[in-house]
Amino acid sequence: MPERVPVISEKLSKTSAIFTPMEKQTTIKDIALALKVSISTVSRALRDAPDVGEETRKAVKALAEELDYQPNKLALSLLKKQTNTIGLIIPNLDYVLATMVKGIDEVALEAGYTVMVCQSDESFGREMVNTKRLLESLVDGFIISVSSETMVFEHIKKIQSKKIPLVLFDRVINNINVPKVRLDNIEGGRLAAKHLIEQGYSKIAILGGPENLNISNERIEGFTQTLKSNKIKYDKNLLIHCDFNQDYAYMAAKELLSMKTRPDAIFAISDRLAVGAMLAIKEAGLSMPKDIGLVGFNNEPITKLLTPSITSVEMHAFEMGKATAKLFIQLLHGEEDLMEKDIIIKPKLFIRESSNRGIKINSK
Amino acid sequence: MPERVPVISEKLSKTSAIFTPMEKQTTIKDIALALKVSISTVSRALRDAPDVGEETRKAVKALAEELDYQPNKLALSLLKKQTNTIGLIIPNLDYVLATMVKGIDEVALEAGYTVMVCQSDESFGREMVNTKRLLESLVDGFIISVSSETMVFEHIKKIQSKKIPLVLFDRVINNINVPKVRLDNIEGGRLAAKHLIEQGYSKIAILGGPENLNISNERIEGFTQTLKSNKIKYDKNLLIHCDFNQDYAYMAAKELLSMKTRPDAIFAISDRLAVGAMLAIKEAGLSMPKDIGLVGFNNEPITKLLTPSITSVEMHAFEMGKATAKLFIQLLHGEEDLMEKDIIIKPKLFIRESSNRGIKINSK
DNA sequence: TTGTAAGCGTTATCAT
DNA sequence: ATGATAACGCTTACAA
Repeated sequence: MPERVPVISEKLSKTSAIFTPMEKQTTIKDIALALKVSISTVSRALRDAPDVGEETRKAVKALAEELDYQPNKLALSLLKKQTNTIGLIIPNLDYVLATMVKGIDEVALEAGYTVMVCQSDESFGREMVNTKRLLESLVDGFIISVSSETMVFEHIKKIQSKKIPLVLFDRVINNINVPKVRLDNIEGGRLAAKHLIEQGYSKIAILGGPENLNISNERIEGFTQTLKSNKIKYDKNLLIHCDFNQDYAYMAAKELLSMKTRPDAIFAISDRLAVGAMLAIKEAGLSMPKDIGLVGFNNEPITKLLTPSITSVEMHAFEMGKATAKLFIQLLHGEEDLMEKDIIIKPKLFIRESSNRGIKINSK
Repeated sequence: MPERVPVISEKLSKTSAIFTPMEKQTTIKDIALALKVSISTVSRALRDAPDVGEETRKAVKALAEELDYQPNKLALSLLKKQTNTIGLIIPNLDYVLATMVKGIDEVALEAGYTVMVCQSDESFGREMVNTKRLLESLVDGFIISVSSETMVFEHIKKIQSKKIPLVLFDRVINNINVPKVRLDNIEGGRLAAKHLIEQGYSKIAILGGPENLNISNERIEGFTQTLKSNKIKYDKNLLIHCDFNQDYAYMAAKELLSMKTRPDAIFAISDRLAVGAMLAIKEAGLSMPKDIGLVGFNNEPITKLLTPSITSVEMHAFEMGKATAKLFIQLLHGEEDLMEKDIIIKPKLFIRESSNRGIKINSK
């Protein structure tokens, strides 16, 4: 009885059914024996090899059908050194990543691959462990989005040194010779900044993610670049890094709002952070978009539903997942050299109530 | 270049790295050869068998370390007829299921199992295909939550007939001799009804899920039971079944609200449906909880954030996932007979603005 | 203490 | 057209 589950009631009674590891399946040998032919003949018949007698083939297939024969993939994998399995390592299963996984899954399945999803839970340690396990499981390749803690890449290098196909996506590692699929995060930051500037905001704070996370830093970079090119002063004190956690964002925003001259807008590099900020804004009695503007990132469904609705940058998660899996499959087929392939998906801004003052000031 | 991806730019250049299936790994044979001992000796040394010479053991281990030897799991699995892999089939990766997967993953990993997650996407066909593939992959067992389309259970029976461990969770199948973990959905329905009655609502509509989905029907059953025992008339016209889709729920709610005598409350059997209903309610210019009450199910984070916040029934998804995986592991270890085990988790009502009139009428 | 050999389920290479 | 045999990487009696 699991302890932490609130209230659990159980019904129990008796029957008999203890499991032995993998009940004996029908094998090609069984068929051979029954039909008094050799194992290799059965193998050939089953695979429709050209050099099998017509009758033999029929007999074999009939019996195989009858005995519900299924080829043992393990044996095949051992022989072929190929498991038709993809190791997928992701930091969590939040909306965005779940959507990406959906895309990856769809393409992979179609191509005949099964995906083993492992969550690193934003922990570098678990990412290492997952890599190790999947490596041992002899997956045919890896698709990885690194955790926010990941700063050293021995596990990635290990995969590479073993010449195992690898694609990084979303949270990629720069300066490393691996095919990647990612968002143009800098552009995403730019879009957000441009919009806020056009709406007349000028003292803009940023809620960033963990300090060493490149997707966060790129969004911030694009954002501040645009501030500069529009001659808007960027105050470093208005940048707060926090974990991807609504509560942290709430506290960070609270801090921002309590400054002597508070910011008149907040750019959060994820919607989850934006939601935290929104709670703080409401609590402070400020109204959006009048007193303060708010822009998030990811365009999660919730942004449309909140009051006010939140302006956000769409990252096309599902398509990104599909593109990633497609690239991976290409890589596996190895027709061309894709090691430096770098697929960059363009973000799109969805303007909503939280920042839309209905005006338009020029911007670059 | 994936077509549907909005805008994609690519950089490409040349290096050399075509993949051959699984680069040759170090095997015990290599070690044996190098050390001029037999394969079995190496095997023994590596596994710390008692009957190996101390020096031999050291030498073997040293070389294994040096060559970065890793035992081939495929070979082991073939031999042991056990893959240490769990096949997990779920209808989707929405918030609730993603949370459950997290719980399952955590427990499974700890127990040394890797999870293969397959999404049926609410399609019976895909559920069958997934089952077939996982069966072929020789997973050690299955954890399944059936799709909303699933009405015939041949695939389940096939798993059972092969004596492969199986646990059903959340969306289980009744009247089938399989260990299960599920919510007390009837109680969930009761809690919702009781609350609405206490708040003075009396003409209550229900937004149900797909018609043959038991979790939906149980919630409805608990709900209507409670209406009856409180002498509140239950009008069958006020029950609408719809797919788990916000838009359908929106339209269904719109229909309900346009009736000659409209309902004064809506019970939605999922939060997603509740959100759809909320949009329709707002559009109709009605205010919650005064004009109309609304209760959802799942207690997703969004229910707290919306305006008004939505009353919802918590189902302890994470704990449910953990309980499921624990039961599965127990089943695998097979110490007791668990075939009729039925773990039932108790739901909890979280009362929020959408239905809280701050009054309390007696109810049973 | 160490080696030999069979076996897990399959395919592929030779013969026949 | 079919059969024998080796091989994939490993464990495990059984011999030595």
